[in-house]
Amino acid sequence: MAELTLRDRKRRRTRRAIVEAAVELFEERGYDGTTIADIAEAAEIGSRTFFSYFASKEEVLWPESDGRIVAVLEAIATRAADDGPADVLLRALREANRDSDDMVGRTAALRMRLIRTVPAVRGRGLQLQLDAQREIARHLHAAFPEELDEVGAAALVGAFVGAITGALQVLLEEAGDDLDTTRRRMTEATDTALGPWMRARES
Amino acid sequence: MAELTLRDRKRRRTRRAIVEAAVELFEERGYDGTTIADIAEAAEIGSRTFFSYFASKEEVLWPESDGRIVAVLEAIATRAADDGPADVLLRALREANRDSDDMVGRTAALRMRLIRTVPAVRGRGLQLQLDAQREIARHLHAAFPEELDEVGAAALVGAFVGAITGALQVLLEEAGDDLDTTRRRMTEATDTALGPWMRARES
DNA sequence: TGCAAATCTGCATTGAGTGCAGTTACTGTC
DNA sequence: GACAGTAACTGCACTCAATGCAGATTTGCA
Repeated sequence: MAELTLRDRKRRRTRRAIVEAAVELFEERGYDGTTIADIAEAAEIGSRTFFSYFASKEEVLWPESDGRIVAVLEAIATRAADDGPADVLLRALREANRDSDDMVGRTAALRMRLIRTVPAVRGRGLQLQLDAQREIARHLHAAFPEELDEVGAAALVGAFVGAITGALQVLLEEAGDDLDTTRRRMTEATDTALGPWMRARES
Repeated sequence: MAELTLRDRKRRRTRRAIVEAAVELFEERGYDGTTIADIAEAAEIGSRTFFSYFASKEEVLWPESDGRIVAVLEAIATRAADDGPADVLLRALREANRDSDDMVGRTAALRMRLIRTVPAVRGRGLQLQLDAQREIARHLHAAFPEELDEVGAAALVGAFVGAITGALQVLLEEAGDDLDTTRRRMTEATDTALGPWMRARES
């Protein structure tokens, strides 16, 4: 059992208070219309203290550092014996996408909207994506040492993620209301785009 | 002929002076070690004037807005009759890559390095990339209306660019400072990344 | 209880970016 | 060539994110 110390519990509570205050204010006044001082005041801490919890204003939108990447790494680790790299990746990303909370919840929806509209937030989001890609590529290479060198693995992962991101970009532009429809169209589009990788597998 | 007015010529000269001063200083003291005031002083303008030429500090690293994208769009427009979407993209990206100035010249090399090391610069770069992708996807969809819907086109372009970017990320990690080496590696990376599509084409 | 470490906080500072207002330089016209 | 209109330049004051520092407070643990 964890048996958290008082210090840690307090810190955790403060952290959540900051995130909640920030989300609240961002929705109410917009990202740029909200200052660190506003957030600090709402969370009942000193302005300076904010920066001992989050390194920057954007950071508060990604309160849990890791997220979906662990699911993908797990899928790579527990792959079936006759799976090729593309198969593993495909299933992993599909699953991570299906049951991830990334589309659900207020913070997630807000984050999505801000990524589209605020440059600083988008920059941070893309950087996190790239980091995740590199990590996945590393594990994929480790899982298939003969079939994929490091560069090949990175290219493969990049192609998959790029296809999804590209599709998402257009889909989100159309303000897709229905989640299921969006998901289906995404699958359709990525299947077409990634056809060569899949066909290579079948042969 | 253009027959530029004096005003325009002067403005152009100042613009170039700013870029040159900035590049010089970035190389000498690093990006974060250089302030707008430093750049302005070196370019012999007032600090405030900098912002009437570039909207932000990053912007100075992309002095010509468009760049390589036109080449890609042209390749799409002048495609052969029996080319499929992937063929067109493949040729377009490789050509754009081969004879683009993006790897040559001091500014380009500096930009590459700063994209890797400075978050703000990377953010801006990625945003430009996404914008370019969307534009290319639009044209690709227009060129192949039945084979690709908008989402499919975006996914395909995303997959191509993602593959290249992913491969490049690993290759550039090894801190290749030499321009020729970098260029060779870039070709290498794109070949690896786009291999599956080429193989699919051959069959 | 009392000491050490972690945490919180205010204060001062730097630097990007913006709005405004006054001045200067250029353009086209009579 | 003088003139009026407009574009560009500049300094000033301001806001806000982010960082360093130092002193106060709280917590962990012997």
